[in-house]
Amino acid sequence: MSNFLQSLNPAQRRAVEAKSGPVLVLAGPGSGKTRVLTHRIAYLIETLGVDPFNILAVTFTNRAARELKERLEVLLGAGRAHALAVGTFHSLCARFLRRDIVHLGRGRDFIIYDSDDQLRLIRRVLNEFKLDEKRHNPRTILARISSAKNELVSPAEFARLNRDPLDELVARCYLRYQELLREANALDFDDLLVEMTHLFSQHPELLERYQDRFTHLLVDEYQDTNRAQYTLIRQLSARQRDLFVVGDDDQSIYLFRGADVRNIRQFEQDFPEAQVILLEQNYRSTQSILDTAQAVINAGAKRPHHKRLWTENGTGSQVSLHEGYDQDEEASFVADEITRLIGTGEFPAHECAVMYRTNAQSRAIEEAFVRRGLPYQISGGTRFYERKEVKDLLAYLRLAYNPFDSVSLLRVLNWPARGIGERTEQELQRWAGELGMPLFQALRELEGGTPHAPFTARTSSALIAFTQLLDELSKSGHELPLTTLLDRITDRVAIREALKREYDPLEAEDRWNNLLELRNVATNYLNLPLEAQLSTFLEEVTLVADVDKLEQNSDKVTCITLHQAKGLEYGAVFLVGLEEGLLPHSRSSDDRDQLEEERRLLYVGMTRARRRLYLCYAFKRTSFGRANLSTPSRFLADIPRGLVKPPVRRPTAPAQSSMFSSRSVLGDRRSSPSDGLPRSSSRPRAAPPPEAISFFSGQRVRHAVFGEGLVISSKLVDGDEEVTVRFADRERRLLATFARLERIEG
DNA sequence: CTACTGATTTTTTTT
DNA sequence: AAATCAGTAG
Repeated sequence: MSNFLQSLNPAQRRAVEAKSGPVLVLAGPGSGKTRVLTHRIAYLIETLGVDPFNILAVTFTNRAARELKERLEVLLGAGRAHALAVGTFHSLCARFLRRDIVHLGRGRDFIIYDSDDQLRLIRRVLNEFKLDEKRHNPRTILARISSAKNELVSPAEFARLNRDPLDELVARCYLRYQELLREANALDFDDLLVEMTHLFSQHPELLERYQDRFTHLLVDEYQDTNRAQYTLIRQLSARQRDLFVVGDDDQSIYLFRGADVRNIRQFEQDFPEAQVILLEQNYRSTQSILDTAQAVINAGAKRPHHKRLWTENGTGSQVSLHEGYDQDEEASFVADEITRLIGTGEFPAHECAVMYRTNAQSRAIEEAFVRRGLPYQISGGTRFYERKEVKDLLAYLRLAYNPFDSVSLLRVLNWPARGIGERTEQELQRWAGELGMPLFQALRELEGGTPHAPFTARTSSALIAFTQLLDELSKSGHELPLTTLLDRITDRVAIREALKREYDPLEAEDRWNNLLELRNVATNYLNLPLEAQLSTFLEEVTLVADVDKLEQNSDKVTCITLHQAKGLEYGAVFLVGLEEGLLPHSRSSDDRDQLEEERRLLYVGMTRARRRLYLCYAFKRTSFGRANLSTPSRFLADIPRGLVKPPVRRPTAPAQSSMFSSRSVLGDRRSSPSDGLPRSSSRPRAAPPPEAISFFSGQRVRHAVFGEGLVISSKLVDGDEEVTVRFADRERRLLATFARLERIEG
């Protein structure tokens, strides 16, 4: 038996050496799940003699894929696992489709649309249908379409299943949206999965080929798979059934993206012969951290697989709770404390992380770090590849690859300005729609001198010049090295000059530097064969996530959203903004399942910490330029008193002494069940000061005219309380003194 | 067609 | 507080 198994504990070892067949590893946080996964692969190769070429491993991020490969190299020796297929569902599907999508009657040179492209396309659809964006939020429609796709519901099925007026509209948009995607030879994120399942179901012989090749299938973060991914797993493992999945239903935090916890909870029903292995020993955190995290997760809804985590790491320091006066003071505390931790040598900067619910929260943190000269790295926010100038240049690049990409075409039709205004743009779209042609093809008609084009001579010549530019680019697209192509575009389109024209010198320089950075990234692709450079570059640019780019040992503090933090670990973790409305987020507080997910999100955050955990909230928070008083997160109330070091009272914050009086760390403020919605009666803010809010998110209220509604948020505006309430039709903002809202109990 | 200005809106979370 | 939008003047 190979010696690399020596280091595993019995449960891990049982998982790694499990006999071929469906295996479900339920792994608590820090239980060595990644280790089990890598060792399992190593075991397959080394001990069972499986050819790496026959193994498919699906990870949740590209970063995890990279790390998996690196660990395998360490275990097996460099190059041994080279033929292994590792990646996210999306990148693997992109790779497979690049080769086999022709079986679906589509070209290999498809473009992948990101969320920004998707939004532009759906706007075009709404525009085509003469629908007002104000009345029909494009994002909402897109979200409906996306979840339909994640459940593998086609436009036709969607129309059949959903008959109410709103859904009828969505159905129409969905159908047209798909038509336009196809016309542009583009796939959106969801399509990568959907088309792959189509490929398999429509071409059994092809599926067989994949089944023959991938005799061993491993899936990480199984709790976050959606219907489409589940279907792919079922399809691929249908014959061999050597399926090895690893996950933790307590860490399921991607419901909003279509993740379906049932996939993990029903694994044993799906595969009756499945072996289930629980990993409950935690190697990451101290007992204090583990107890605190478990107090939060166990206060939630019952789960079928209840794990009891334990550790031999010792008690460690108590978890700290900190109340800041506002977000700036909260950030200052974090920055000071991290400075102290680095100063005492307890942790280097890269062992410290700040985690928050929304990207917007990073700003205050960032400012505090900048003021102190603390080095940091932020993942998320405005991403590099989403910056306007970067996307503009990428649009040209995409057009060089595939000129039918209409979203990119419209994006640069008049950038830099070339005298093609909005009017012309509309007319071009209308005309192309009438001809039933992609925009580029319509432009070619025009270039060819069709007599029926609806443009004046002047507009025509501007359009024809643009068409010639595209022709030129798409010709060079397939025959030039990537950087040469980029330079050619930049010169030909005079991008630098355009930037100088549009922005003041400093900003123009900034944006130009971003483009140089993009060119710099492109140089990494020059060693690929010429025909693969452009496609690989475009694909990776769209599929690479921010979290993939975090540096590991950079000696910088990491600032990251709770979602992205999944799978990572740090010596010291600061969770900030643990307040009602933020965690749980106000958009999640009216739905039981979503509320549970918020709880798990906190659990995920807490269990990232190895030795020190800080839970922070602010007394007052400014959002949208307005200050509101905040309430500590209801989840904090689930932590028994004694587990956590109570906050040091801040002189600036008004006394709320009643809050820390009994069983929970926040005192016994609530009588409602811990996983239920807070009830108005259970929030005795004993003697509300004249300036205090009396409505809280989650409350049900009645209004004389609008009827029943749900409080989304409440804040003080010029001494009056402004309550945002979601009524049956829409959200409304009401002034409490004026609207006379009536609270409804239960 | 572009460029300016005041008004309005924006924040979940992500491959 | 910042970004985007709508309307208008040039």
